Amino acid sequence: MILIDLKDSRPIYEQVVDKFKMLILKGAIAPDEKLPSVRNLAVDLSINPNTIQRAYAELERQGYIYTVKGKGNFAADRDKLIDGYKEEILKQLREICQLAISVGMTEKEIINNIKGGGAYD
Amino acid sequence: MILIDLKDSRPIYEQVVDKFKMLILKGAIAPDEKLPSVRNLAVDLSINPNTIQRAYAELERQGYIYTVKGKGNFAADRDKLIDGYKEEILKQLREICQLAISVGMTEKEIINNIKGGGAYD
Amino acid sequence: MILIDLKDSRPIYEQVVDKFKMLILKGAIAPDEKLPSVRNLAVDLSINPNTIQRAYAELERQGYIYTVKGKGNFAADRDKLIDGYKEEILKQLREICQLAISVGMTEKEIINNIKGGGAYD
Amino acid sequence: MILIDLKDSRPIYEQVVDKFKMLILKGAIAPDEKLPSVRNLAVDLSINPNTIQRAYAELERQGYIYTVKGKGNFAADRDKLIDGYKEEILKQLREICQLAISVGMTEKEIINNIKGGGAYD
DNA sequence: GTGGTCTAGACCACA
DNA sequence: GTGGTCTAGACCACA
Repeated sequence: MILIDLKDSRPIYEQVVDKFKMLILKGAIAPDEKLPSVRNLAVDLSINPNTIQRAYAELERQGYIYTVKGKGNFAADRDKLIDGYKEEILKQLREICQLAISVGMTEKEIINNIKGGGAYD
Repeated sequence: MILIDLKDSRPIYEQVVDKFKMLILKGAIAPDEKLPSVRNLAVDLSINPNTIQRAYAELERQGYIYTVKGKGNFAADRDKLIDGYKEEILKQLREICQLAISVGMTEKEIINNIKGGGAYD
Repeated sequence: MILIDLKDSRPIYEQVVDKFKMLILKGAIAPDEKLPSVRNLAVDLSINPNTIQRAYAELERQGYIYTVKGKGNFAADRDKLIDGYKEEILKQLREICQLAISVGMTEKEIINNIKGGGAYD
Repeated sequence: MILIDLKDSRPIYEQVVDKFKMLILKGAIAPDEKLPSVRNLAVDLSINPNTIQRAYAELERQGYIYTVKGKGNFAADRDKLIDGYKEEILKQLREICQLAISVGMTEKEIINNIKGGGAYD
């Protein structure tokens, strides 16, 4: 379900966070579905349980999961997450477009690149 | 010319690097124009000279400036930099569009957002 | 494992970089094998940790090692490194041969020297 | 006669030294021919006279030129220089070959590369 | 324990 | 004056 790349420069906990975000956003983990327990996942990935703990805490802080003490961690409501996520993506998109404009690219160039540039692989 | 945000989580040297990249790409620092000396900038920003030194070394490694020992640091040729930079921007643009698609946004939505979204401020 | 020559005009961090490059290329440090920690090596060589840190950062930038935060530094894949390295060696070889030709040495002289000159110690 | 590349990372005096070495070795400056005066060359290259002075001192130290006080600097005997230079080149050649061998290249590979690899452009 | 960043301050090479 | 290297020592993030 999840693979960690030790050669990735990002810290391990961050990789775990991002993987779960994607799984939840894409619906691979359904709303209210239980995530693996901290201990089990730690064993599966050969990772320190503290690291998983930290990743789950971060996911909860960002609203992607909720914790029920004594029961485990569960995926949050996908629809609400996606709304927030779309906003985030659009913000980043606008920032990059501003950069593109500032080095002299035209609106047309940018849009053509989006359309033809393998953006839908 | 440059402002450092101590509350920013990114390291100081990285902020300095990014600020100068922008100034050079936008032409605010002309090709072959001298950058502030390591010591002067360190005083101006109330930052340790070592940190500025590191930022300048990184800028040189990435080709944004060149160093003449005993003389100072100078902005590289803008046109060459921009070519490489455009490629980088387009790559990031494609990545973000893939993300957008993966959460169910349509090509039309994305393009409309670029057009109307204040991308041309 | 590593010896630093303080009389060498090259900076210490560069000597450390070159030594580790050789150890990794020759297989003396196996792929994914852990390098000494920054602090341990600093103590062993009686060198400031910052200097080791810089050497390791450079090795990572050049692809010879990868860093896992909180765990340590590990040797990269030897085979991939050697491919790039061979190219580098051949380039240097050609440069030197050009020099040799330019002061009047013949192809035969050069090759004889390679063969007999202790190149295979 | 001589061009300085400010974007070259080597110090200016070293570039001057190398340029004159080549000119003398190739015979472009004949034995006992006078080199430009420190002041003239400094003006021609828009360089600090101290830097030229240092380059000439280094050339004298290495035996490429000799100084006659009140008269100027003159190229040394080419034949003697070339002998020493050949030795130097051969030494470097052997070192590189050892490197090549140590990463698994064969004698044949090396020689083929010298022959065919554009070494005589 | 391990690496990453930063300050303070020194000394050297180069122009 | 200018950049480059290094030491000493601190504090933080990560595992």
